[in-house]
Amino acid sequence: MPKNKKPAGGRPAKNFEPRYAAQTSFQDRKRRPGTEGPAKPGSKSPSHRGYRPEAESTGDKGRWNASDRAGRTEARNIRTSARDDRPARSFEDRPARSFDRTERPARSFDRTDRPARSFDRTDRPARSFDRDERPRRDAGERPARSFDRTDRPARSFDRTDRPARSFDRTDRPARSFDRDERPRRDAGERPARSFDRTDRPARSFDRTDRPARSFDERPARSFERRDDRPARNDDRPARSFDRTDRPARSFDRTDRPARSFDRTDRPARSFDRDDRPARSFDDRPRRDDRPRRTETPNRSDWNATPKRSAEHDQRVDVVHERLQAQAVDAATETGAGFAELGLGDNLVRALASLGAASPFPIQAATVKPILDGRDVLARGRTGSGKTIAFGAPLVERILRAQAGQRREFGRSPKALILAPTRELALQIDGTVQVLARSVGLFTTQIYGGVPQARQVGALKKGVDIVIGTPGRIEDLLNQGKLDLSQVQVTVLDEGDHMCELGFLEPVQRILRATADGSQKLLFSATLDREVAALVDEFLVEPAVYEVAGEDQDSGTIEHRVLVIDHRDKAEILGSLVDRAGKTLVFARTRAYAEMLAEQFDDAGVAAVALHGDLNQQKRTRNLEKLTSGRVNVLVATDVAARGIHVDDIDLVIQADAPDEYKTYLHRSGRTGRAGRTGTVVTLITRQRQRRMTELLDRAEIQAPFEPAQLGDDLIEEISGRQLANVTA
DNA sequence: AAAAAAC
Repeated sequence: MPKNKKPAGGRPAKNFEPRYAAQTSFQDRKRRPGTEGPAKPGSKSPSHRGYRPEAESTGDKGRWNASDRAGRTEARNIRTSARDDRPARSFEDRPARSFDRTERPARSFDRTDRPARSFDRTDRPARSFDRDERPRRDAGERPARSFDRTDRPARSFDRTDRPARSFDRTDRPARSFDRDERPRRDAGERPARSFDRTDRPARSFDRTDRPARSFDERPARSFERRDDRPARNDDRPARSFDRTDRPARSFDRTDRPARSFDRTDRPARSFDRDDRPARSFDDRPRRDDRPRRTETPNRSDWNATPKRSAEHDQRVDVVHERLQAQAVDAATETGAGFAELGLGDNLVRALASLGAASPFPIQAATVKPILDGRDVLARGRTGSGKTIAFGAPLVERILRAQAGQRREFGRSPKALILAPTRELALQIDGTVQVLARSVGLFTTQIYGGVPQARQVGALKKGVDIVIGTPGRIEDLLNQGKLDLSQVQVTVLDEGDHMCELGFLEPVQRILRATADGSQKLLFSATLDREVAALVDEFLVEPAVYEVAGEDQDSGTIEHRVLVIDHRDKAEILGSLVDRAGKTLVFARTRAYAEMLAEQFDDAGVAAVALHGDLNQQKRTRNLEKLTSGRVNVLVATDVAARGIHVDDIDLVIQADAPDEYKTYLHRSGRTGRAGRTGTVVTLITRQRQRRMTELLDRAEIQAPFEPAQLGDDLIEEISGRQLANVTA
């Protein structure tokens, strides 16, 4: 039903816009310079069920959709070979065009086809497969699907009924549907997996010989770990070296199992607390023995944020597991300009063109050690300028390393920047590319969701800096199309996130493909001991930085918590987003994000969604809509929680409270960037107050809890609507 | 438990 409404309602306006938004600025910057050439005849609409015209277009669709169907595979092969030919002409033009073709026609069809759009949403979870089946069920089954969304159980029944889907199952290991069906095949594996999570470190060992271990040795593993390691160390020169040098770390390892249990199991922490103080003291004295760290007292080492009581200090250590950091005094460091820090003239000019005339504190802190070739861990609060803090010295360093050398055709990349989401990778490239170009270096983006051809083409021509997400990078690595052996500097942006469950192992494999002993940099607003998994293996004597007095709570963000009745939630949200400024709404699930966007849209507040169920084109486009101000409301999952920078977001609404304090910090950090002000509102029910209090406590955020009901002035005040009305 | 990340 809602779908019927949408087509008639707010949708139209939305759909028209994409035409003009055809390409995103980020993508354009990179490879499209000469290629704006729009659709050619024979365009297709890959992402919309109704239209799947010519055979040509079918090929492209296959690209975007499932690579699983036999027919598709054929088409893809044809297309692939075609692509292989293209590079000879121009890498840039071809892929871009085919991409455009795919997109644009689709849009125009969209408009004609309102229902189509909403179907997309409905179909998303099962995307690739749905498309294949669309012709058949489109007409009849749509409504059913919309119910499915709301009603997951219904879906699972569908699947059971459809033989085709059971094949799908095989194809989509990651699909949410799998869960329903896992019991059958995973019965044996499942329990094992959950153990895996608990014993994360064990996984890395599994890698070497997964099949055997993952099934048999789970419980024992955590104990074996320590026994295993020495053996492994023998295999890895770098590692064993590290360990010998770092007593503190080997202690960490011993502690690790406990740590990972903590994550899974909070209560366990209270037990650890008894241990931890001891640990941290063990660690710190040792670390202080190192030259760099003797300079700073223990306490400020750990945490530059002022913590008064020793008891509080201890708690902070435990809860945050913060890394030992060298506090950088902003006052003393900011005296120097970028040039004084060692960056070349061109680079300094490029920085100025980006609006970075003089270094922010975190930048002042990290440029020198990075230029010196040190491994660096850096924590700077959200919006503090971390991208430039690693981007500028990275470019300078690569430049110096290549001084006097020709840039050969087909050269392998010398630097790698990894990000957890495609949008963030794009954004980082937006900054780093400007810096790189200013000194004649080239960057390329390597991320999923788009055809490989253009990326591979760029690599063939030769690039200096690769920026991307782990999945596609590893993919191209395995295909032999990406050579990381010459990589001298690797950056993990959102480094702590890159150490989490789904990321750690791919990231480790990628890092192992970089040059032995090459420089590694980890940046995040919430860098904690979780990164030990990577630090232990890949970093040598890392310098650890954070900026004194620059903790998250010292920022320019006002935090508020509204305690509401669950039944009022939708309306309160609708009221909050009905405002003048840019608003970012976070939802816990893709489906809810989608639903809220539709709700707002239907209510007359133009809104778009951003989540992993959208194709990359729409993701990029929807984010760009907020950036450009074409819409003021973006409803996103945590895909947008980290790193994404949009100017002027002055209100962040958490429709669902986050589960983790880190998530809270990152989400709220989408506002109040670079010294601007912003408000973060979190909606919770009464039952959630306690959990929320604990979370805010961990985040070290002060936020009043305010009961709110429909129509309260409070809501008007937060949305700023009164002000907006006056202005209007 | 969800989300993200390859095809």
